[in-house]
Amino acid sequence: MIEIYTQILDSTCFAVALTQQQIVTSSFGANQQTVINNILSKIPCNTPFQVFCEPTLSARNVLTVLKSIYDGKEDNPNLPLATAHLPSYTKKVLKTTAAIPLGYVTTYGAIAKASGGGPRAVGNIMAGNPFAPIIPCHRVVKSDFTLGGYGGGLKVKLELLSRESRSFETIKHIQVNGEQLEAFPVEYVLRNFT
DNA sequence: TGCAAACCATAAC
DNA sequence: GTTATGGTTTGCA
Repeated sequence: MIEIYTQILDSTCFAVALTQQQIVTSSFGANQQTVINNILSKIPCNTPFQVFCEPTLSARNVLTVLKSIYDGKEDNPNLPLATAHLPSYTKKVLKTTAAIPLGYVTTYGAIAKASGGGPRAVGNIMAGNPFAPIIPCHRVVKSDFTLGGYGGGLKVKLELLSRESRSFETIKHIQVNGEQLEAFPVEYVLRNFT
């Protein structure tokens, strides 16, 4: 049984779908109905679920972490994610994306290089990211450092990145899957908007 | 700048 | 199997 919980914090709705052990999918947004629809569209079909009005204590803990990521305060929360049912390439791309540190962004192409495959395939997987904002797909932008797309809207993507600004100045190389992933200071993106 | 062609895993038929 | 579909990239005028 999958249990779905939502909570509104500072007028943004956060939601998770949980089994006893793992997070099946998560989402957030201004409109509660949209967020719930999003959650429902991503739970594996033929799986029974139930929507709860009041989050349990452990659900509230997860929702609080989502909020803190949304606020640009927390990174790499190490929550148990249910990825077993996802295609293996999808898992690889999500794992690579999760390696982007707070304060940095990378590009669809760079992720493609580090996980194999092509940039468009990466974009497709970002678009279907079941674990927003835990898997930081908002930190993935186009090769010219314009935003690209975002499920929650480009305005939200920009706001998230703004809050994650840590004024780093140098490019960082991250090891993931035995490959190198280039990460660029989030300022590379933000300076296009000033 | 702007456009066209190459690109590549998924999901849907 | 086959096709359609992008949150892309690159090259070239």
